[in-house]
Amino acid sequence: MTPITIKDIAREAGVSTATVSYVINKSRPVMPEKHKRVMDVISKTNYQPNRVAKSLRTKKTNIIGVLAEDILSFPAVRIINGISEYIEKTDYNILLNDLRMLDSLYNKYDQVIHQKDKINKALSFLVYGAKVDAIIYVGMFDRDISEILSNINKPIIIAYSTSVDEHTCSVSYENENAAAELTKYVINCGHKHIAVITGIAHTAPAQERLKGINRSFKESGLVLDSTYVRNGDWERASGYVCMKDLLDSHSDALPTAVLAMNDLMAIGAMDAIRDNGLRIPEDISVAGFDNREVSEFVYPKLTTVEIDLQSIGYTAALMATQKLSGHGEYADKRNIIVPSKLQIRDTVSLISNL
Amino acid sequence: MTPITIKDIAREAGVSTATVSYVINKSRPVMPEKHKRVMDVISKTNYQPNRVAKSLRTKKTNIIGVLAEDILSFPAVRIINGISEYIEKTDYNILLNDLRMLDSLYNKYDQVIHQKDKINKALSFLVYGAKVDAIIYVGMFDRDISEILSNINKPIIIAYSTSVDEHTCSVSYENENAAAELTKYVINCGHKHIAVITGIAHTAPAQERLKGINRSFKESGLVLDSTYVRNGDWERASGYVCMKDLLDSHSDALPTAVLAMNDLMAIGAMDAIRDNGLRIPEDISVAGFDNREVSEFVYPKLTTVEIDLQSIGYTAALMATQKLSGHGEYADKRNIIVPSKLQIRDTVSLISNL
DNA sequence: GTGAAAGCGCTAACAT
DNA sequence: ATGTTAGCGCTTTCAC
Repeated sequence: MTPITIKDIAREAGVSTATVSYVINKSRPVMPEKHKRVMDVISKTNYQPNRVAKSLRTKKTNIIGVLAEDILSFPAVRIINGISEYIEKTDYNILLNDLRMLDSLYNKYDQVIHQKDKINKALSFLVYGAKVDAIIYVGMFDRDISEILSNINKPIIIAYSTSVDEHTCSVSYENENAAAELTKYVINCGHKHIAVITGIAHTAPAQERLKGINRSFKESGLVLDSTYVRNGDWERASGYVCMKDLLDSHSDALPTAVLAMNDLMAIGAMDAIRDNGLRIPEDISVAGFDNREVSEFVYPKLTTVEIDLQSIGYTAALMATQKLSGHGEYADKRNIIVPSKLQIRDTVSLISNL
Repeated sequence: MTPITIKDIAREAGVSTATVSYVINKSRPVMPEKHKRVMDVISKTNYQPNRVAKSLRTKKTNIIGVLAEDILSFPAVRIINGISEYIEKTDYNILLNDLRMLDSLYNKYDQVIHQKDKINKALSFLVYGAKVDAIIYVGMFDRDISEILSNINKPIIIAYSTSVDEHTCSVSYENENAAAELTKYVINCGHKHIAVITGIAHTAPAQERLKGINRSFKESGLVLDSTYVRNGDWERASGYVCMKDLLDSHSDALPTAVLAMNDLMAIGAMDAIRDNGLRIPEDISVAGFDNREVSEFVYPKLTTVEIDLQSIGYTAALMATQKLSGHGEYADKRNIIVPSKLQIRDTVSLISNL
């Protein structure tokens, strides 16, 4: 009943505990014969070394702390799944701390200070109490959180958010190029009168996506008419309101396509278009960004940009372990950008260029 | 730089390490004056006791192992969020092991044996290697997994799945009553010709939901006409196929409503109805089960049954800690059923009873 | 009420 | 190549 320890193995195999440790960790050569005896006893008894004791001794827990702003936020699960995908190949484990800040952080960029204490308390516990070897911080917005995380002397990788701070690293995704590619696709489908529904204008992803859109407009010799731009707030309802306003104010010259800066607003826009008796994509085409799960369930299926969340998680975990071991391609890197890619579905129509 | 330990606190406060331990754990009375000195030093230094050392000594890690079949499966995140909701009020932590079996287990109830090794290896590591105090197993299907989990001497709570095995407990949700309630609602809306698209017929949730449907039919003096029943496989595509077949074979006497046993099949059915030029809910009403996130994004919004996943997780965590401490209302319980509830939206029409 | 010290299971320095 | 043993940071018995 009482768990079997290294002493039991040593006794059974007729060697010292040191030798057992050497064979388990391959930390020193051991005579083949003794090696076999030890291995036999281990497999016969299903012995599992006590990680707690090992950690205390080595000052290394082999645990990666995953600190998520909210596991329910759209990027979190797939990022964590990506982390797992890499971690399961290693000897590491994941200690999950879900801050559950979805409600309190909901579009409230200004109240971060209030959350700062909670975040750092969790961070501090993970590092100094639970003694995790490294931290992966999973953000729910694509934003800079330099001033939120206090300095610690262990690798900390920020996934989905970014930081200009020297002591943290980040794995983020591509905004500008992806937005440019999507825009180019819509233009290549023959659209010339394109409206844009932005996210909260001062946020980084809104600005970068806008840059991408502008770039493709320019490259195609088009100009983005500001009367066709509306500022949303990333939520579905704002997509509806913006689209409705666009429809009302341009009833004489409707855009043939609308670029929403995320899927939620795109879906809100689709609701508004449908409520106005117009068809998607025959009358108005729509495109989104994020490739949320729902984008495949709306009708018609939404053309959008896929953010490779799985890969963000995988890379963050890889980076964490490489920083721990000191070698590997990411061991000295600071900020990684994972490419996003176009996801073409049914909401953008091909129109003839006359 | 080197972490501060209990010895440092003892020295600074001019007491023994034992005394420091007594005040931290309130395990023995300590003179107010010494108590204060110790507390002052602790807060001044931000001392965090080393959990690893504590665990080694007490043989209790204060870690709950969460073993998820796949974190990407529909119930998992919200269950884990529920676990977190309770755990954050306690002194416990979550060690997350994502088995990532979505692909390999995808509708393959027969291949569980193949997964059994993988599952038990993870289980064994968590218990004997990582020394977690208890396990919460998060299933991706509502099914009995008695023969999968090997016996261990620590509390193991199965969330979303069930087990008849003596040494495990489970927290599951209500199928039959919820299906009955939904059916009653549809009948009360005036529907008499109701079709049913079932899940895989031999699975427990399909059978229980069918029982509930039958019960409400009976109570309303209706009979479920077997020519209006089609067997799906829980997936969206099968909902489409079943609905199409229903439409084709009953073009003379279309049902006015269709009960799909989950949201995915309901959405597939909606696709088929729309493709047939019929309107939802004016021509045919549709209802689902699960209240997946997408059910609010399809058009019209889907009327369905909400499974309280958050509560399943919360209860599982509560149960785990109570079994550990030995008291509380769940300490001796074995199988908990969390109530499900009707989520009325826009896909079921009210029709006049003439 | 408090302290000295043993010991949890492991690793690694040191000795041989 | 292998064994002896100190010690990681904590709790807890035992003694006072």
